[in-house]
Amino acid sequence: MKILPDKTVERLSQYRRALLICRAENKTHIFSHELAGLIHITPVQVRRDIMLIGYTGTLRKGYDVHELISLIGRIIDTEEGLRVCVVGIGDLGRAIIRYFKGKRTKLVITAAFDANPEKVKCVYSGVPCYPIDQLETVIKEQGISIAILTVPGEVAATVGQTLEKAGIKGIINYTPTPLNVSENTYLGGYDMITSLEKAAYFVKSNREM
Amino acid sequence: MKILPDKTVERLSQYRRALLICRAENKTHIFSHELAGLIHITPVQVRRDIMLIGYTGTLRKGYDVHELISLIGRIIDTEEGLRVCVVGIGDLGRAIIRYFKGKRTKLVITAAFDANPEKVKCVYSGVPCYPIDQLETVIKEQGISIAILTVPGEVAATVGQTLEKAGIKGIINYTPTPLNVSENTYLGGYDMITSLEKAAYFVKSNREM
DNA sequence: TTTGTATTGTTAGTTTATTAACAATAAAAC
DNA sequence: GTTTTATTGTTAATAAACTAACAATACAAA
Repeated sequence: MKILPDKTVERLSQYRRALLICRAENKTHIFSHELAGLIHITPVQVRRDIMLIGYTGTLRKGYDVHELISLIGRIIDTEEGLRVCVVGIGDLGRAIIRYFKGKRTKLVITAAFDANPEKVKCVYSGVPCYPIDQLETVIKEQGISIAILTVPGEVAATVGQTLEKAGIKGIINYTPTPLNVSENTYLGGYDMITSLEKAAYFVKSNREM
Repeated sequence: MKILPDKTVERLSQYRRALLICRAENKTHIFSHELAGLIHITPVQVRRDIMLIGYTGTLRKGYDVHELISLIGRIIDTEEGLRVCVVGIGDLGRAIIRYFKGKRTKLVITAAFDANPEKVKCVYSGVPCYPIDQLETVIKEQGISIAILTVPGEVAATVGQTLEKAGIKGIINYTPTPLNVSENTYLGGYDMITSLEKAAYFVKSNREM
């Protein structure tokens, strides 16, 4: 299949979550406008996304919940699953590990890293923490392909480089430091300060009108 | 000034952060390609954004760092500042509070809320925690206009409604539950599960090529 | 059976965001 | 003093994302 648009992939993830809830409620079929309502977008967008993944529902009956869940799984997940690590065990790193605990079976956090020797001894929500200088070894040994970066901004750039050297294929950067990675490494991320300032700007602008 | 594009606002926040570092290093002027390099975008985009905010640099000398910082401030910040609260004191809520501690003077987290009576007694990084049923009172009393939502997904929708009723003007939703708010309330947010699944999809796609 | 209705799938249009192109010009080089 | 160069500001072109429009059709109602 051709590569899907960025935003469509995001929504597929959301569709699946909503569909899993539907399935738990023994709902077997769902209309585009129902699914749209669950995540507050338009029915057209749902239909268009579903068209892009090549699925087709039945007229006047909607989409088969089971089939759609399993198709999205085949698109997003890999057969054997992917391993993920968290680099930097501050409040945020811990929050993420706990949050994911048992949530997604095809994406498992199998290792954490920190520079602080105190933390290295610990196991966080079942995830063992290794010293950061073993990054490369552990990543290669365990075949980890995605890293979640929650280290302090000052060291983010260097750690990012190490991660690439270790063969990581995707980095999610939660530090305020912009990273640059090579062509074939996926780079995602989120900056909480920027997002708050953005909110402030639009709140301010709304107020002035 | 006309309302700025979404993405431009985001970048302005990033420009300012980069510029503050430049100022700390006693750099007085900066070229578009230098600023672009710092956050890994193109010089054209920098120039275009700066054009949109109506600033103009000097040819062959670049932009005045001080002036640009202060202009971005006048655009994003409000004179008197805005107050922010964090709703839900789990690992993530604590992480956010600590993270912002003293970072931005014009945006201050002044209150936290939680349902757990144990947490209500506490002060987190200088921010007092109130019981969640005092949401409306405290928000109005303190004139809080932005809320950061880190409660469990199951209660997100109800808390969101209460926030609007309390007069909140912007919500940043860190729960996986989609929120719907009225027209004139700003809604931002981020979903860590979706972003990880998205990373997985692109890592997978890259590998297949 | 025929007509009407609800819903999908898809194409065309619109908006938003990014990138390319280039005129204008101040400073530097000669 | 003239030419070259580096850099800005802006317009035009392209790409990505979203929205509207509507043909096709299965089912329900008459």
